[in-house]
Amino acid sequence: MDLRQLRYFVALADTLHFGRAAALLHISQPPLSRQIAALEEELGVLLFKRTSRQVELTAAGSHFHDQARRILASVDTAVRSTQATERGERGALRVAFTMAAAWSVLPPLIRRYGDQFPAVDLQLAEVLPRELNDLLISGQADVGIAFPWQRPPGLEYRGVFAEPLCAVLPADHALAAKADLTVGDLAGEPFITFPAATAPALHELVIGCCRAHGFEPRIRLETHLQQTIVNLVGEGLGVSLVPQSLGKMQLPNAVFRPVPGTPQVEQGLIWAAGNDNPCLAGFLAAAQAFVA
Amino acid sequence: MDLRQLRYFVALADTLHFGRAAALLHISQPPLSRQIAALEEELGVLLFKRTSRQVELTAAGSHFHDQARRILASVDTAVRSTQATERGERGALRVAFTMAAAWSVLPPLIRRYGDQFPAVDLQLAEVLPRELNDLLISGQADVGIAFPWQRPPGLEYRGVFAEPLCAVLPADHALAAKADLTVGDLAGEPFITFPAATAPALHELVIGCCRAHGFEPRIRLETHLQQTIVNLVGEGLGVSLVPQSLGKMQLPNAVFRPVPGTPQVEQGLIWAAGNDNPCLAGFLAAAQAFVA
DNA sequence: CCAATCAATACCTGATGCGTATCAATCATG
DNA sequence: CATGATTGATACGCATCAGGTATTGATTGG
Repeated sequence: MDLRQLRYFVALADTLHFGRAAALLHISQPPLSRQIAALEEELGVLLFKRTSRQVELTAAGSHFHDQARRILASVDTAVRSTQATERGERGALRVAFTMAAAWSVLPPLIRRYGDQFPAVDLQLAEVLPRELNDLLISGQADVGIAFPWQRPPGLEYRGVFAEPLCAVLPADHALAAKADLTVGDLAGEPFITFPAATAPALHELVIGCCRAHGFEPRIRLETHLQQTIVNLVGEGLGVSLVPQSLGKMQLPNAVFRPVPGTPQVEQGLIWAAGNDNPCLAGFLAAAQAFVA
Repeated sequence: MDLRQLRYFVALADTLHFGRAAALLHISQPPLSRQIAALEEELGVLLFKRTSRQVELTAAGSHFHDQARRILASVDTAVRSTQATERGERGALRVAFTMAAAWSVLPPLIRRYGDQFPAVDLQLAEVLPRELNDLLISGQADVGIAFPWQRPPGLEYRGVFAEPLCAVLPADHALAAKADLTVGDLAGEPFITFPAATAPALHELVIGCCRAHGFEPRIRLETHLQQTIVNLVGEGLGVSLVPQSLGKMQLPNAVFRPVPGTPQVEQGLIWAAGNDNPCLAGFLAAAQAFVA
């Protein structure tokens, strides 16, 4: 059997007239007669009751009419949805994000992408920064959102967001009340930071900022997540320089103070160069538009 | 697009190997390569990522794989169900029956047909005898079950059931207690019958039975339905000769008495000669088997 | 560096679908 | 009742296209 025969059959069943059906199909009448006869032959079923003056569907033909229309419609749907899949308009995109991204760039980015590609099944997963590489390389995630980091070969990175560092201080700290806070004011204060391996670029940024203002930060303790740093500052264990967006946390015992002259900290997208998920291209494009 | 291309595509997507897929399809490898390329060309979508050493599905190809399998399966289903429709194994059969049939031949006949053709949608409708002809000729019903009758051209009849007439008497009637009741005993009794036009053959049978036993029945009143006759007998308005199966009615004030020498009354199937509902043929066959 | 594997390409042949012309059957109309 | 019109089926020729064989090009593994 052939899809052409199904199309011919449906046209004839719709019009019940060989000549008019052939005209609709842009063919002449004889080939239509032959194809219908071949179809009936192959099925072993008489689909039309014909006299030389009129054509009508048999019971089996009527049933086949419904089936054929359904099949042709699903072929059409299959073609369209496959093309949509290739354009990245359908399918699934697995986004792995770090907690820092969840507080800053993730929400607007996801919102924009979701508006543009509403039919894509977005699977968001929060991951630890150290897990990200493996997830992307093994194909368990399509794209990650994180600080710049030491990237292995095969992974691509593109920055999509930057914000300044700001100081976070215990609410009852003397500097918390000071107007015109500077980086230099933090010299000698006990710092809470994170291991360089966790986010090398950010780590370099924080340390470098202190050095640029003439002091080496006295590191009292290290923890991995920025949020944990803020929390420990609130507990009075020290001070820190963190991305500005962490200020949304609103902890009662920690205050955020903008500091002039702090560098911008960047976050960006990370993805496997060989990943051919079409949704990834759409996501990268949406992110590009977001930057602009 | 072509169903062949879908079959080729599914074979290749299943095996991910041009040579093996071609072998499964009983063709050589080059035509398979060309058909797949043509399919991709027509869709405008790359379905496979090929190197000269390995083949794998793209995201769009994987989606199309599901769709194509579903389409091929529905084509197969459509063919089978259409063939089943032509064999009368599916579809709908509208059976119109008279009340007399409901008490006798209808239940076992329907049971047998339903066992044999479980997928047919049986639509049973009780009708008045005088409506039957129009329903069958107009195509609102496929087959009727009734007494033999004056049939117009275009309708066919075939007997499927016969039973003797028996006498029905008021419970307190003198004859109700008599052993060895004969037809002759009913001479002179007021008869309750029905118009000859309602069921000519049955009417002829009842009147003829009386005449054969030497008397002309004294008809006190006429009504259309056999059940109504029995009911009026129970009310003491007269006696009658009715098909034996009416005895199932179990009215408290009417008794049924078998009478030796009464003729057999027949019921049968009626259908339009031009009705090409395949289920009708199955029903006629089942009825034929029921008779034997 | 060579042999093996695998998909793509070139070229040919046979099958098949389409178009034109025609036939057979039925219906409408004078 | 006869004739023309309508409609589906058939005959035949031609173009297209699918499949087969032979070959190429690319990659991999020993």
